[in-house]
Amino acid sequence: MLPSQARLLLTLPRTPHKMARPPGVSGADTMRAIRKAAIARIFRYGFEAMNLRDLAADVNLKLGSLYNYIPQKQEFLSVLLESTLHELLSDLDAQVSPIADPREKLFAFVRFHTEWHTARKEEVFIGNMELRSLSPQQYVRVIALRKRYEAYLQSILSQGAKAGYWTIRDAKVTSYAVLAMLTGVSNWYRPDGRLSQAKLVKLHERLVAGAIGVQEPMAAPRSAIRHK
Amino acid sequence: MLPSQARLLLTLPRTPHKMARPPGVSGADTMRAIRKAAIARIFRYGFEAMNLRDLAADVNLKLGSLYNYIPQKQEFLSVLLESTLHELLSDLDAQVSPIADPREKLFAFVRFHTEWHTARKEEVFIGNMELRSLSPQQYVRVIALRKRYEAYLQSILSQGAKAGYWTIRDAKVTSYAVLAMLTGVSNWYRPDGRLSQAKLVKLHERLVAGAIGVQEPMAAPRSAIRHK
Amino acid sequence: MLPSQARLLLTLPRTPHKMARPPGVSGADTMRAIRKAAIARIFRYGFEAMNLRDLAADVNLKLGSLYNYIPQKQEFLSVLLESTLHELLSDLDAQVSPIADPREKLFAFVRFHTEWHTARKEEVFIGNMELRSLSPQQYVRVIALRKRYEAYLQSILSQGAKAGYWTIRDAKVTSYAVLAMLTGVSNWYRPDGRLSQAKLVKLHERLVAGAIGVQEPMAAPRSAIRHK
Amino acid sequence: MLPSQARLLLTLPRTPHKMARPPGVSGADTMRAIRKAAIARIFRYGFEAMNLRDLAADVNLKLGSLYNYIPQKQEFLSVLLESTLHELLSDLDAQVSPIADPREKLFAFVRFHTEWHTARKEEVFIGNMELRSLSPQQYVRVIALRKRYEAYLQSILSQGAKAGYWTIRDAKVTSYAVLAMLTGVSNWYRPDGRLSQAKLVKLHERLVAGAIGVQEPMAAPRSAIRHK
DNA sequence: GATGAATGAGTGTTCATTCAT
DNA sequence: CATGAATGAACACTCATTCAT
Repeated sequence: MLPSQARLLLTLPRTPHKMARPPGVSGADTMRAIRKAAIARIFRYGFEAMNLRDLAADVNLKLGSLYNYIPQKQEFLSVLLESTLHELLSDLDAQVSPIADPREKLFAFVRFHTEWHTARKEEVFIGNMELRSLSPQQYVRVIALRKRYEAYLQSILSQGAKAGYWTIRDAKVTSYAVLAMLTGVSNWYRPDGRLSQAKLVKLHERLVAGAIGVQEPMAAPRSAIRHK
Repeated sequence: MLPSQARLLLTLPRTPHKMARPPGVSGADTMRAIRKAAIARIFRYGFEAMNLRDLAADVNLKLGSLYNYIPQKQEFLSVLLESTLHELLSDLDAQVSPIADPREKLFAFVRFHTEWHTARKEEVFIGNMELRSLSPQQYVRVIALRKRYEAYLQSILSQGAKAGYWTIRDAKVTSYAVLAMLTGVSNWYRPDGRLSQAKLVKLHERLVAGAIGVQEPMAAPRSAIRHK
Repeated sequence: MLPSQARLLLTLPRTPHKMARPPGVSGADTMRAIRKAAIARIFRYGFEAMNLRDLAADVNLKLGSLYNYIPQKQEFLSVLLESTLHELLSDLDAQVSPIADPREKLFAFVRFHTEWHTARKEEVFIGNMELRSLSPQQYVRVIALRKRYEAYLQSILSQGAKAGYWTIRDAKVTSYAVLAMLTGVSNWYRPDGRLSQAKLVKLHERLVAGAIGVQEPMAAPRSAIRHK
Repeated sequence: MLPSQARLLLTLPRTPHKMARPPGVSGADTMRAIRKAAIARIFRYGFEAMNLRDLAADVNLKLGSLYNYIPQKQEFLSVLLESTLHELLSDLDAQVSPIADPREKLFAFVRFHTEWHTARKEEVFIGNMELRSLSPQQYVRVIALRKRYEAYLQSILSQGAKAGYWTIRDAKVTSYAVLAMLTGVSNWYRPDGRLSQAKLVKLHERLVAGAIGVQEPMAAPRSAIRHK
């Protein structure tokens, strides 16, 4: 790649540099823009391949100015992943926890997961891919959050099994399999694709139900949720 | 000729350096070692984070010597992925194609995939993670090979559906879901873990069978295959 | 999200390093210094032999800082040559174009060329030597500029011939011969040498006049010009 | 540039390497081929840009084998230049020395120089360009030879001047100018070009004669010589 | 002689990070 | 807050050279 900043001033502009402040944007807006741009870049090229000069350019800043918003590239990634996970967990809690019936709860989980993983496709993709770019301490923090999420499904599965709604040979393997299956949609889902979110949810409910042998189908009208 | 130029040459001739020579090694062995070391490194740190000096050190070479085996880091990745996929496809053909019965074939595929993705865990993991490190041309080549693999499963699924062994709502989504589920094992499988390959295969056969609603179970004695 | 991966991150986050900051310098000054240092180095050692680390040191920079001024070593050369040629052409236009009489014009050209090629000896030397270090596209751009310069002399020669001031057998060969002869001085001229610029000009005027057989000598008071 | 040796043996050929000796070529032939190929490469890309792997490939050798013929790249250049200059000087001696009359001698020199510099265009071009790639010791050796050649012309010029055939203001400058003019043809001459060697010689005789004001023309039938 | 394999020393280029202005 | 200018550390890649086979 060519150096993105490449300037050649053999003809020497002698501009005295007074700096401009943004016209009507607040710092918080800029921060949001940076976050968004970063997610897009990391999603497409990976964290290591995202260089800060380009990221700054995305939000009409020069490289140096980025550091008014982020402390370290490395730390920035961690914050990104952790905040995403916190949001995921709190959304999960809000939408699935109220439900008591194991079968209802399982399907609510499927719906929730599928919707989140299509609506926030880029962030979850990053969350899966960029773990190895974390420092050891960051890694353990992030993994802990992920475990909480996985544990949530595992608890649903065990409760339903205990209640006799389905049978499970191996809770761990089953939960991993279900999660892998559901998460897979973020690899190929396109918002403008052939299938609606609702359709996707339906299809995956059926697949999950089949996989673990849910006793009888249930129908409950649920509205697709737009996340963010 | 032109009049001689009086200015004196300030550049000294490069001092020749001491060189070493190969004791008694074969290039092919070294190549194999490089490949193996590269897979391990890419698996652990990612392709971008694998630096060639370390890779060379892994096989007791100095950096420059690597280039007797690798044309470009970038090209090396592509060759790695493509050769893995070619091997995967030819193994698939050898082991699954002979089987005619759709149900048998489906289960053979599950077994094949699971075994390959545990035995060659690192390579398949790389194959899924490092797509974005490919150049556009390399990407299309690799994706084409992957599609052939996916198409194989899709064809099994449709044939079985046509033959009435199971029902499928959406062939594409179903195949993706099944592949994602099965591929997921490469994310957490440990050779020294709690579960044997055979056990894993059994569990996933059941999950897949359930997911697509295979009419009746079948039992066929199959031996787990050690790949490479 | 996918099940968490147990493997531990071995990559440590890059330790941030101590950095320095500019005291009170202007970028334009630095650019000029780089240009000057580069010309000196290329003149003495050749473009390929000029390494950027040393160039940076010449202007009290570290290697990386050079890239705030130069996009690519290769591109830098091209810009250097082209800007020199543009300057040459515009100076030529300013100093020779106003003159109408072919003989006067020819001598003005000789004077101009000789003075420029002694005053800017290094740059023109580079301009002749480093053509082969240019990329094909750069090469055609530079050659086009050189052709304009050559064409200028050719037009003087033909006009004078048409007006009967001298006779020319072959316009192309004659112009090349004259240019080669005049340009030759940049190969051996030393500012502190035995001969003054003025003397040199006189000598070459006579040689050129003789070579093409100018009908009668002319005397016009001309002041030697210091270029840059 | 891509590494020219780039091999990728992921599929591992296990060829035991018996080496081939050339079918019917002698070592001397190979040496000549190397010299020729080197001249062509240096002429086109410059000495520094000529890499030995490519040079070896030009003569169907592998890199290592080159060292059976050349001791050092650096030394090779020096030998190339010196042997060319020795040949030039001995040819000069053979063809021009026998002539006594200053005017005849001058024209013989012009003819000789022009023919040599068109027939051996590449070598003389290299001889002018690559001086700076020589080590200091090599440089002084080569310059000494060049000086002998320059001195030869200077002596012709002074003798003719003393004998009253022409007048010279400054022997040094005049000789440089004449040499530069004549040598210039090697910059643009193409063997398949518009002008024959003979025509070129004629044109340059006239230019030189004019430049130094030779009293009267002379005509002597001379055959163009094919060098090498 | 020819070849394969290895090496040391560059060499251009990228990039996160810092800080005076 | 924004910018320009600087830096250190790394990194992929090249190349002349050596030497056992």
